[in-house]
Amino acid sequence: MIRVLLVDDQHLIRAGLRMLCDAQPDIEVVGEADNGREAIARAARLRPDVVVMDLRMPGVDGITATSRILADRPGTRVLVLTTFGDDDHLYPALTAGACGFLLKDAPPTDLLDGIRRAAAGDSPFSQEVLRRLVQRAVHARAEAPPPVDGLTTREQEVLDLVAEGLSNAEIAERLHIGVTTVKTHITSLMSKTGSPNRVRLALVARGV
Amino acid sequence: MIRVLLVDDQHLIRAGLRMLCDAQPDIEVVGEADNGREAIARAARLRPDVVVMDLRMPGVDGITATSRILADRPGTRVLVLTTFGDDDHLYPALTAGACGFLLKDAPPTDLLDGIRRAAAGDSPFSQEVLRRLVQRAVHARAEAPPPVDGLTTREQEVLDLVAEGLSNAEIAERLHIGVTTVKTHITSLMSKTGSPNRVRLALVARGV
DNA sequence: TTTCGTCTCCTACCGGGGTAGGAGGCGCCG
DNA sequence: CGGCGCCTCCTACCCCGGTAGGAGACGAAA
Repeated sequence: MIRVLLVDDQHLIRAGLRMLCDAQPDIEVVGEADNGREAIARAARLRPDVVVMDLRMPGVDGITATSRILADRPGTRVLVLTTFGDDDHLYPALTAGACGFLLKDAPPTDLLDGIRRAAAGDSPFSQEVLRRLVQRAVHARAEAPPPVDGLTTREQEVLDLVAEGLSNAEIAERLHIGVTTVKTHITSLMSKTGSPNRVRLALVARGV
Repeated sequence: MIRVLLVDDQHLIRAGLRMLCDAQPDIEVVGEADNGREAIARAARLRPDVVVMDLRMPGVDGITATSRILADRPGTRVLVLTTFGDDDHLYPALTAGACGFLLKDAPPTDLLDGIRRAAAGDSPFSQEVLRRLVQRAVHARAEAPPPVDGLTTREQEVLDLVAEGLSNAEIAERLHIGVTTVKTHITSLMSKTGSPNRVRLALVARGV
């Protein structure tokens, strides 16, 4: 039996959730809370397996409630259920330790499935949210080292150091060549990359 | 009925998968392939709903097979099933367009569930993989815009433009102020941020 | 009111960045 | 062999970037 605590400031939503859960043989709603402070207190007392947590609430919000609950009992599965899936809600919730993130416009079966998966140690996400999450992760990965081809090896070396913010003199010393040589390389780098100045050159080297 | 194409170079694994799927009333294995080239050909001919794709394969690998298949029929759901869940497998697969990523050590029910969710438009991930994905996304978020405090609003504006790679003259024009004023701000910016030159200043503005 | 911080701009100077053009040495390839 | 591309370095020049120091105007706070 999965023991669930429902946290939402709208009692209509709580009622709907409770009805939904009560109809399931394997899910039991052990308590409700309509704000963050109450949620923290009830979670401590009732020790639920899963907390279904709204974010926007009067007083203590869902994010801080989540961190408090997890600080108290780290094993608790906090599943965020909210109307707003934007980044400003999603990432703080995840940083706070929420294991999943569902949107309220999801079908009831998804929610029940989410509770079961959360209880089983999985991380349920709404498709839309998950897509953004993947996108950002891939994007973060993607713009790691974009090597800018068409350059000679020496030019690439100089470019890397420019991207580090080194001066021509520093680059020359680092590569054991003359400052004028560095200038030569940089002039050709700017022409090849179409950069009007050194900062832009550094930026294209970093794939910006 | 979900029509599935199994792609894996080990026929033992294919056999196991086929047996597993054939026991399901809603899943039908319509074909198999033991390398990327075959996978592309069979996907084009059989038009499966879901492709269960291994990555490490002789000849054409799973990544390129995935992009080819999706280039041909974008609606296809490619679900990666592999032993290796490291970043070098995960991110190329996602960039190639895989909708999900499961590890072979997952229980059979997870795989079947994954195929069903993939077919339904969802994105199934193994818990372990998903955890890393979330971590990276959150991390990417965390070090996104570090606004460098202690600066006046005007300085911040100038800094932003420096970070874009603009020259002093361009910045002056953009902010409708004199070039000397821009210089003044930049001198104070360098002193405040401890940057020895303009490029480093741009880099700290970008949180590097 | 005085004081402080910020924004604005100035002059003057200097050094580094960037351009133009040329040149020598090296290794590779036809 | 001759040619080509790359790396190296040079001179000479200009201008932008950056420093130093000062100054006037304004608004908020003491």
